[in-house]
Amino acid sequence: MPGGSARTFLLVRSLQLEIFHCMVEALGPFRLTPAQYMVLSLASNHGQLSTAELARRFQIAPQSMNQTVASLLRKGVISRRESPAHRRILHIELTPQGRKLLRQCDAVIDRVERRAFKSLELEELEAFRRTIQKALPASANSANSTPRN
Amino acid sequence: MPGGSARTFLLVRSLQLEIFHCMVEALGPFRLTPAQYMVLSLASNHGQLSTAELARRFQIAPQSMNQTVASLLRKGVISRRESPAHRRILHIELTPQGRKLLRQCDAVIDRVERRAFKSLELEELEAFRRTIQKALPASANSANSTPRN
DNA sequence: CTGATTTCAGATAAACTGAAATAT
DNA sequence: CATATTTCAGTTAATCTGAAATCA
Repeated sequence: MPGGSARTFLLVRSLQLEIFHCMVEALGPFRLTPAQYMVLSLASNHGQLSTAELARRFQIAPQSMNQTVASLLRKGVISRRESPAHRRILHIELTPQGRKLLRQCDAVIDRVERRAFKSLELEELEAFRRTIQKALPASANSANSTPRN
Repeated sequence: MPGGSARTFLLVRSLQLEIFHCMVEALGPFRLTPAQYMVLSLASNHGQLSTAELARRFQIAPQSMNQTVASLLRKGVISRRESPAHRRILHIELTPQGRKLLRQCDAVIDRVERRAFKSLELEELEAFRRTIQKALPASANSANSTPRN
């Protein structure tokens, strides 16, 4: 097997692992894991999301997402309020403290991303992003789409 | 924020998660996890690898790799022999049973990979692979390189 | 009754750290 | 002594499943 023959899934995994290592390091001072940061970020971009809705967008079980949400509640960076439509649904919103934390984390994650892709031309990065979006089934794309309600 | 603005690390993570879900499903009947399959595959492609060497290639702690290796030993798909050069180093090799299992798993993983990237043109897939290899630092690439000894 | 949301409890795989024994 | 490999023990974050309570 010559040089460029590594399986594509191994390449994708290596890249994702590399980025996550950098995220862990960058988020460490803020006591956030990458998963917690991603949930905080999504909850900030779309108001009115419940734990169950977040779980669907990240394609994990609602019980799994519940743990991440619970950790963010314990940190005091999010709060929940009953939906006016259904008392059983608890909408998540960032506390002022959460918004401040997210602003700081966004800044360090911006740097991580720029560093991870610094060897790519702008057009090459855009093509890379288009390719992934083309390969992803619609369901796996939902963390990026607009809310339904 | 318009449509195509999802952060790149989120796209990479979604794709990797999607592929891993498919791998878990495809490998389930063989009682292998994706991590176990990847180690088995690398150990097969390069003879004479130790646990510590595998850990370096996958960029994880030797203790972590030790757990995966132990699980493969328990399954009877790999065996270890003292290095002639150093009694402390245990080289890993596949048992006949391990080689048979790997052949079957390679076949199903081939199908997973083809399905995951079926929406891409051949040239687009090649460009995608080149881009990742360009973005990866040399250290994160080692699971794919040739052995040093 | 059904279905969706949340919660509680327990299990697992995969990573980590720290510490120790072994070998060169 | 220093370094590398392996091993043991404990921990953590992140997933899972199963079961139960709540509500429209």
